[in-house]
Amino acid sequence: MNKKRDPSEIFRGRLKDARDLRGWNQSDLGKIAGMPPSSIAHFESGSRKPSFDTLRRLANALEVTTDYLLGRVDEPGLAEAGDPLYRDVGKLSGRDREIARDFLKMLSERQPPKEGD
Amino acid sequence: MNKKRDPSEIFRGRLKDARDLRGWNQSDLGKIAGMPPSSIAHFESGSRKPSFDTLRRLANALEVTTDYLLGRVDEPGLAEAGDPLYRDVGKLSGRDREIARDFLKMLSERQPPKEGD
DNA sequence: CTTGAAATTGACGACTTCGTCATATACCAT
DNA sequence: ATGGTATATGACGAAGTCGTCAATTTCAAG
Repeated sequence: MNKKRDPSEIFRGRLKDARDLRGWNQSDLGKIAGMPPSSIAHFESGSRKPSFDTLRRLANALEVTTDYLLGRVDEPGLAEAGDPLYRDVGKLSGRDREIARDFLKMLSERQPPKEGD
Repeated sequence: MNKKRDPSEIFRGRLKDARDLRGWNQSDLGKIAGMPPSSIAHFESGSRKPSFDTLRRLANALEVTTDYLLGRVDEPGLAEAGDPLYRDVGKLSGRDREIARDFLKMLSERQPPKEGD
């Protein structure tokens, strides 16, 4: 059934998933998170676990919660980052919120665009 | 007013706050989190920062998010994480993110609909 | 002042992560 | 085969955390 029980295993998987989702390679993430690409490789291969500061930088770069990376919650969702995406979500109220929710749901459930697009 | 920008400083403060809020001493928290009380002391005094596993155990014991302990959010609990709106935003890939960004910007800057709708 | 609990601080060896660097593998093009 | 890119892996010293333990300080109660 569900294979990943170990938090370390969860972490490496979710780190790679979040990175792939953004279309970044290990160098891209490394640049944004401020660490060498070899560090990313070590994390995703499971040979290392991030320290206090490194975990924070990874979560910031990927705009996910540390709780998600650590496997404490199953949803990557992050609120109140510097991203205007989250900032604008906070401004919505009432009916616009429903419109936004349906739109985002449609987007997230849609078939991911292929290379050719 | 509130001027703790260093994540290390935020962490030690929030760790102690969360512990005091529950009426626990360092030994109490240590037992529940599975570590010696001296470790708690080192954390709250700022002489050490928790590792990957230790951070998880602290958050579990105190029932707060790691994002709160790390100072990435200001709410101790899982506040906005449950909102499907934020949830779906986290699933978006690079290109869809831009689409969503523009859409939300348009929504938030639009003339707000009247109450009666 | 004295007692005792709570917290701080420092040192020790063991273990881990850190960045840097080199090498190796995998895969997809040409 | 040849190249190019992405990823994996291992070694190195420096730096940090780990649990254990001891010594010290703080502070409220008696």
